[in-house]
Amino acid sequence: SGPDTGEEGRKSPALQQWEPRCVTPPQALQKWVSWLVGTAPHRVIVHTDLDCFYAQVEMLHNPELRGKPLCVQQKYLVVTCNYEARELGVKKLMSVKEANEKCPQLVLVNGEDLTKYREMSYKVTALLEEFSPLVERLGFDENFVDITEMVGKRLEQLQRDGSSKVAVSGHVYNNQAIDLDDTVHVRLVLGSQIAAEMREAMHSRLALTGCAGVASNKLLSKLVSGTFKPNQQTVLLPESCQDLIGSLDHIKKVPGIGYKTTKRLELLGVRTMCELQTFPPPLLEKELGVSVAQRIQKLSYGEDDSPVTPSGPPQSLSDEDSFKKCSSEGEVKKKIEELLANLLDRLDKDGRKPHTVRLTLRQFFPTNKWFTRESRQCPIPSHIIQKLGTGNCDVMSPLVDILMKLFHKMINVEMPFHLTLLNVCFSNLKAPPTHTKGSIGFYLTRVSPSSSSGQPALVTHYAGAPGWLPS
DNA sequence: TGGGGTTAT
DNA sequence: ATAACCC
Repeated sequence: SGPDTGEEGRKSPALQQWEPRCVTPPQALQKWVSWLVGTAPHRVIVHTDLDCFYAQVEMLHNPELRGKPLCVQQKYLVVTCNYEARELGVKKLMSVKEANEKCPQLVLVNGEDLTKYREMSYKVTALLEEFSPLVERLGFDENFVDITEMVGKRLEQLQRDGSSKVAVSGHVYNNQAIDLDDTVHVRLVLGSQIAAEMREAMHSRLALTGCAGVASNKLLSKLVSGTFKPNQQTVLLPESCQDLIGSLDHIKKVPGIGYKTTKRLELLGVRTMCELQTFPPPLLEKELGVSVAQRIQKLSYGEDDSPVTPSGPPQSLSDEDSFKKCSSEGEVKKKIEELLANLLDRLDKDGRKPHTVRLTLRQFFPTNKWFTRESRQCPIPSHIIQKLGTGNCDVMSPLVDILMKLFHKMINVEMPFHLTLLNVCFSNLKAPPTHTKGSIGFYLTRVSPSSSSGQPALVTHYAGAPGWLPS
């Protein structure tokens, strides 16, 4: 930790010996030493998490709902509810039946169509991308932002101003005292200010509230963001890392340790963080494989060197529906047509072209309590790809034909079958060609927007058009 | 238990 | 193509 602190007297004796003769300015020296020692520069990561996201979007859409206990429902499940509903005992992923028994005055809205949530979700990500391009989405309501660079700039400015006054924004985990002589502390405090600016921007520009966590890696930032809810933020200083990790009462609470791994670890007698930390690595590797074993054991110490990977536009677009029963080819075709129509609409708005289609289904087996899915996929013929998005030609029926072929690869319709879910997914999305000779795009090339007029020439901006299309 | 997503094998 | 993970 020597190079990060910028303090003298904490480096190895070997470094101290040649250091006095070194004429390199301190700033560059720090970087050099940090490179020599092989330590990565201290990262500052923000995790943001919107408060009961679907419920918030619904209340925005219909302000009458504000102040009332509200649940967002998908099929027979409450997938999200606002805090008014939670006070009445409603929990996430509770059955609608149970929720209604708890409080009959509950307002239910159907949230099976994700369009509104998806659109708002990308607005949030886009807003965060204004702070740093390094934004990674996690689901529709969470983002990681690597603000190391921004913090670095503010730190330099702080040092130029000679100002030693910095105030933390929001909570400090464990109420730990801040040491402003410790540059790691100062970086995280600056991170807390940026996190507050992010939340303020979300509130003023999108009318959304949420939590944020600031720490030195993704795992820690995510764990700490939930300590004060709703609509609050928390920063974790390194000295409290073990307390945060120790506060988890079960390994399943660690993001990255899922259902399967938890079950296998339980069979090994591992349930707590401490047990995972001290479990013999060779045995862990034998049970879970080297990759998973090493990763989760590092996680148990709060170590996570995974980068914030910019999500960019989605890798796939899918639409699905679940139901009690679907048992005839005719029904299947009907469902597929519905899913496809929605997807083609989304594809048009996206602007990119999929080169792969996939059909996924779930079969009902009385024995099969564990819902397993099967899928078949295939390339989309290029003549169909070209017709996509032009709007005029009928692209539905050839795609339905393809999907029905995929269906027949999984289901023998001569035999009885019982489906409970269908999913259609477009993937392998590629930007449409813009520079093919003979196309309008070849002649309508955007002029570089660098002219001092600030007026980009020939930019056609469609309202709602995504930013990931080439011009 | 929904309706989405991602990456690794 | 599936299995694991995330929300």
